[in-house]
Amino acid sequence: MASECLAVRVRRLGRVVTRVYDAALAPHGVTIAQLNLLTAIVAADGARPTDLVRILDVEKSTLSRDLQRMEDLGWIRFDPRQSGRGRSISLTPAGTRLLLEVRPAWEKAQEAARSQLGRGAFAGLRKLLRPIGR
Amino acid sequence: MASECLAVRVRRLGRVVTRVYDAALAPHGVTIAQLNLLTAIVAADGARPTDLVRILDVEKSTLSRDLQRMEDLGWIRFDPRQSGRGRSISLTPAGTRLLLEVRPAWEKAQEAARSQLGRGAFAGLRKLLRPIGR
DNA sequence: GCCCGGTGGTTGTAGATACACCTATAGTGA
DNA sequence: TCACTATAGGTGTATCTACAACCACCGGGC
Repeated sequence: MASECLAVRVRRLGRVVTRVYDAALAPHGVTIAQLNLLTAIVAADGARPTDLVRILDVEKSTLSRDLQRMEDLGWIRFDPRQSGRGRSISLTPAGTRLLLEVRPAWEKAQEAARSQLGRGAFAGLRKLLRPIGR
Repeated sequence: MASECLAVRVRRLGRVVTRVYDAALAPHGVTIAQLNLLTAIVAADGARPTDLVRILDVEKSTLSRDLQRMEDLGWIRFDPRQSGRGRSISLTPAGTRLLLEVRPAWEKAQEAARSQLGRGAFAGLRKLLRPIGR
């Protein structure tokens, strides 16, 4: 069972990859999960939490607490919307600064992952995973 | 950044896949992480926690608490070793029973994952991930 | 016999994740 | 206008995960 199970492999890969990125980002006091969230907020300009739930395929309760933490850290801000429900999320100046500042560390992590997994596997994974996730 | 980052894709895939398996296994009161651990214990007969750390690429503190929970649930047991340090882990009768009992649910999850990701991606992932993880 | 270093394992703390359930409210239809 | 519903979001609780720091103890060297 262990050798056939997709979840076993995916989850193990997740642990390994997460460790690589978190280690590289640690000096900046940010995790790869948080960095992911920050970039998603920038990419989906003016998005509400509910939009991020869809985009990132994450549970709303998870997102709620992750955003809470990042607001406490001063990286993001909630803005009321002109029309419609909910609140838009945007980066504070500190959040924007952080994003620029960690870029080299992220590149180092990307390179570390590439060399640890092997270039072929890295490229294959990226290609395979592009359209995945519902 | 978001579109190039391997970690973003791997982690997202992990969330999706974990949800599929956990949903299928939930009626049996077991998670895919626990099932993974149980099968690893069976596969690596007489293994100690420290061996599982290596095999599963998981932090020893994580493993310590996961094993604790499973002992509390009555699925595993710690046995003293004849020689050398540490304790061997083995399944209790209840643990063995559980493993047999959840097999159909696991197969259903495997099939659900296959259909949700697409057959090509599923097979590609399994092949790519076989040797990965150090 | 005794110290001491490495190994096996736990605890403190914290983040990421999810499910079930709850609250508030924007829209909607009568 | 007003009641109702569906949506946005938060809380309670639990698991999985990791890092740092700690404890216990076996073996070796002296």
